[in-house]
Amino acid sequence: MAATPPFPDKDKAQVPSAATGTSPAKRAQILEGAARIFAEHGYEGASMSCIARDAGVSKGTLYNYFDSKAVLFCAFIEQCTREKLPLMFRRIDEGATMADSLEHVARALIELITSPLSLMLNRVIVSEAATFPELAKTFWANGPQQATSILAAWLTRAPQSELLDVPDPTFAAEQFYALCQTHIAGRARMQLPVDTSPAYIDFVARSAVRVFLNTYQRSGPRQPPLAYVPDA
Amino acid sequence: MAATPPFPDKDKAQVPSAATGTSPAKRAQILEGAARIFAEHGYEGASMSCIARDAGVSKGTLYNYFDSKAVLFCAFIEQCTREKLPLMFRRIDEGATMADSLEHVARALIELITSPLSLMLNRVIVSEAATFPELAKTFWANGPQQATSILAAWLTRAPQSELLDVPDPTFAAEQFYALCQTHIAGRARMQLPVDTSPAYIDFVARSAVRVFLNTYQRSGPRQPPLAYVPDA
Amino acid sequence: MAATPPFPDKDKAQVPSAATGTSPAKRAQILEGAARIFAEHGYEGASMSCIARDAGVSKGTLYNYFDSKAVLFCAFIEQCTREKLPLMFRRIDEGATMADSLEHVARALIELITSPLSLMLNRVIVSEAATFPELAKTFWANGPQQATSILAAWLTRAPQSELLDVPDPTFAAEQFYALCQTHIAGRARMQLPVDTSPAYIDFVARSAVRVFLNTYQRSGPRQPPLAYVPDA
Amino acid sequence: MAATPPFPDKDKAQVPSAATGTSPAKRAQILEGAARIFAEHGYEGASMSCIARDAGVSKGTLYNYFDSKAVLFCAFIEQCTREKLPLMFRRIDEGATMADSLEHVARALIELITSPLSLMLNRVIVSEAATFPELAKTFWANGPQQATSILAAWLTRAPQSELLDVPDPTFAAEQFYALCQTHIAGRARMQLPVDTSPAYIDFVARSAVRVFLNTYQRSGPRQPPLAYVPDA
DNA sequence: TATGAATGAGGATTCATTCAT
DNA sequence: GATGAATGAATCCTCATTCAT
Repeated sequence: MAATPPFPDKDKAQVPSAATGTSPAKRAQILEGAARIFAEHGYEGASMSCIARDAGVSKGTLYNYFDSKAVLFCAFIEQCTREKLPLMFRRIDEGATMADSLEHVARALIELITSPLSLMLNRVIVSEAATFPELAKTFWANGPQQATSILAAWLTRAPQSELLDVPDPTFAAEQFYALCQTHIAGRARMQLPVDTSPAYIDFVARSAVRVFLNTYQRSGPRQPPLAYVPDA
Repeated sequence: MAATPPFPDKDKAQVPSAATGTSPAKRAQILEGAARIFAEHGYEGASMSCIARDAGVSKGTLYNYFDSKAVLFCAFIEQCTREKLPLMFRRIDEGATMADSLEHVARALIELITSPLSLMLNRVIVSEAATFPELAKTFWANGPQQATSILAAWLTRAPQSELLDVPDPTFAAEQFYALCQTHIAGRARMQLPVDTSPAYIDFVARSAVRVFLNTYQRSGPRQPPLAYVPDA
Repeated sequence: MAATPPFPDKDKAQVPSAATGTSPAKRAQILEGAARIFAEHGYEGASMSCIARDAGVSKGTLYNYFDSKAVLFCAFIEQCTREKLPLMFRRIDEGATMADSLEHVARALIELITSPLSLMLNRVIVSEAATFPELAKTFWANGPQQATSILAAWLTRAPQSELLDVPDPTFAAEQFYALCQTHIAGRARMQLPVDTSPAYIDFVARSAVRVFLNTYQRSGPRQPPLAYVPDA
Repeated sequence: MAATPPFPDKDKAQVPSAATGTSPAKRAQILEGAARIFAEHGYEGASMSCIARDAGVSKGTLYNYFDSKAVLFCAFIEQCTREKLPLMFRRIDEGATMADSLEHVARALIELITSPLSLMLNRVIVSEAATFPELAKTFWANGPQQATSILAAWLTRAPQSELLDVPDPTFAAEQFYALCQTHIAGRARMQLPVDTSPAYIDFVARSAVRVFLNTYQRSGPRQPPLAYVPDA
C-alpha cells in the first residue's frame, strides 16, 4: 500500500528561485493581507485566495512575489518577528530605585508576553514548529532572548551591579522572565480567561521583583511576600 | 434573478450517526492512530484517510466510532488530558528537608512540562484554542492547575506551613511553577534545542527552590544564588 | 464526558465564493453539460464529477461558475424555464374560424406539454419540489400559467368575445388546458408509451375544442362528440 | 477517457435471487419503514441505514428480505400501487341523476389525484421513471387507468348509456378525468399552493360535469358555464 | 436467522498552483 | 507585471453492501 501520497511536503520550498515581483510597496501590501489571514486562521487554515483577496491583489501577483504559501508564511513571520517584536522591548526605563526599574521591566515583559502580536506569533510558530523550525529560532532570538539579554546586560552594569550578587546574569534574567509569566502567560497562550487588569499585572510585577531581589540583592533585609488585594 | 440560492439541507435532522461503533479495543486502536497523526501534523494538517491508514481501519470504521474529525480530535485530546496528564504529577515525594521536598517537586514539574505528551498537547491545543476552547480548559485543569493545586495544598500543611510565610498559597505555587519553567519550557514548546541533562534540570530545580525559599521561608539566612557548572 | 462535540465552523463567514467565473461561453458550456446530466439522472442522481466531465471542464471550474450543486441545478432550471419555455407558446395563431384558432392553440399546448424539454423540467422539478420550491413557482409562471393567461386574454378579446359566454376566463382557459392533456400528458410525464402521431394529436385537439365550445359558445348547434379513427 | 465508471447500474437487480427472509410480518415491517423514508426523501435521498433504523431491523435483515435498495424500492412502490391505490376509486356511487353520479365521480377523482399517497407515488415514480420503467406501468394500471376504465364501463351501462352519446367511451372517460384535473392537479403535483376547499373542489367537479354533459348528453338544452363564487 | 461492525468507492467541495491573456 | 480562470489532487464524509458472530 505505497498508494496515496501521505502529506504535502510543506518545506520543499528551499529554493528561493523566481519571485519576480519587485515593488516593495506591493510586497508590503501582500504581507499585510497575509498577516491578517494567517493570524486569524493559522497556516493550514489560511488560503491563498483569501490572502490575495484581503491584500487586494490577484493570486498571480501573490505568486510573483512569493514562490509558495510556505515562503509567504515564513516571510510574514520573519517580518513580524524581526520588525515588530524587538520594538516591544528595546531598553530599560530607569526608575528611582533598582526595584522601581525592575518593576518597569516586569510590566514591560508582561505586556510583551500578553500582546496580541506576541500571542499570535507564539500560536502559529508553535503549531508549525515541526514544519518550519527556522521560524522558532528567529522568534526566540528577537523576542524572549532579546529581552533577557537586555536585562542580563543591565544586571551587570553599574550602578545596579554594585548592589546585586548575580553569578550567572543570563540565568538570573531568565528566572526574572519566568517569574513575570506567573499565572498569566500560560493561560493567555491557550486563550483562557485571564486577569489582565493593571492592578493584577502590577501585583505580579511587584511579586516578581520582590522574589528576585530577595535572592539576588547583595544585602538589606529580606522582604516578605506580597498578597493580591483586588480592590487595592 | 428570482430566487435566493436554495440550500439543500433537506433532511439534516436525521441524526444518522451517533457513532455506532462499540468495541473498546477498536476505539482505542483508532485513538492510537489519531494520536500519532494529530501529534505530528496538528488538527488541520491531519487527514482522516491518514488516520485510518495509520490505525489500520477503514475510513468507514473511523466514522462508525467518531462522528467527525472534530469529535475524534476532541476525544483524543480529552483522553490524553484526562487519563495520562494527571498521572504525571500526582503527589509530592517528601524529602529529608523542606528544600529537598521542593526540589523533588521542581524536578517532577520540569519533567511534566518537558514530557513529549505534555508538549504535544500544548502544541495542538494552543494551535486550535480558538476552535476548541473546551480543550484548553480541560488541559489546564488536568495539567498545570492540578500541579499547582497540589503544591498550594502542601504549602499550607504542617510541618512545612510552620516554616513558611505564604499569604497566598495559590499564587506562591504558581510562582514556583513559573520558576521551574526557567530557560527550558518556552524553548521546548517551540521545539528549539534545549539542555535537558539531569545536571541542568537539577540546577534549574535547585535554583527555583532557593529563590522561592528566600522569599517564602519564615526565617533563616538568605541563601546566595546558584551558578551552573556544566561539568559538575 | 465533558464537552459537547464542538463544531468546526471556524470561519464560515468568509464568503470565499460568489462564483468568480465570468466567461458567458464557458458558463453556457457548463449549463449544457448540467442539462444533459440533470435531465438524465435528476438532482440527487447527478454528480458534479459527471457534469464536469460531460461539460468538458474541471471540477474546479464548475465551482468557479456555480457555488454549489444546488446553485447549478437552480441556474439550469431557471434558465430553461425562463428562456426556453415561454418561446414554446407565445401567441395565438388566428385561424379562419374561432374553432380553427382554438385548434391551433390546442395543438400548440399539446406540443408544449409533450416536448422533451417540458417533460424533463416537469420530472426534475416534481421530484425536487420539496427541496427547491422556488423552481416550481418559476416553472409554473413561465409554462402553464403563461399559456392559460394568453388564452384567457384571447377569450375576452373581440371578435371571439362576441361569440362566447365566458364568465370566468381564467378557469375556462384552465379547463381547455386540462382538456388538451387528455390521454397524453399524464402518460408522457411517466415516460409511458404514448401515441403522439399527428393524427392522434389532431383528434385530441379537435375533441378538446368541440367539448369546450359546446359549453362556452354563446349560440349555435351543439356538436356531437368525435371518435378517433387511427387510419384517418 | 473511458476512465471512471459513470453511474451505478441501478437496474442491474434483475435476478430475484437470494432474499432468504421468510417472515411476512417482518417483510411488512420493513416495507413500512421503507415507505416512510422513500416517501420523504425519494429513491436517491433515502439510505438503507435510515430505512433499517426506521423499520426497527438491522441492515443485515434488510438484505435478507430484499436483495438491494432497488429491489426494496420496487417492492415498496408495487405494494402501495397494488394494494392501496385501487382502494381509492373502486366503484361509482350512484346519485339521483346522471349529473349527480358524475359529480360523485368527479369529486372522488379529485380526491384520488390530490391524496398524499397518490402525489407521493407520482413524485417518486416520475423522478425514477427512466430507471424503473416498470413502476410507472404498474402505477398507471392501478391508478388512472383503473379509474377511467370504471368510468368508461359505467358510461356504456344502462341507464346512463340511454341518455348519452359516447362513440369512444375510453376517450370520453379520459376527457372527464382530464377535466377533473383542472387547476388543481398540476399545481398539487408541484407542491404549489392549491385551493382544496370543498367549495372549490365542488365547483371544479360541477364544471367538469357540465362541460362533459354538454357534449356527451344525447339531448336537452345546453347548460351555461358555471362561475366560482368563493363565499357561496 | 438476525445482527451491526467493517469496508471502500464515490459524493460534494476546497485550494495551491499554473498560465494564457 | 498583473490578472484570475482553469486545474485536479486532496479533503471530509456517506452509504450500499458484505460477513463474522
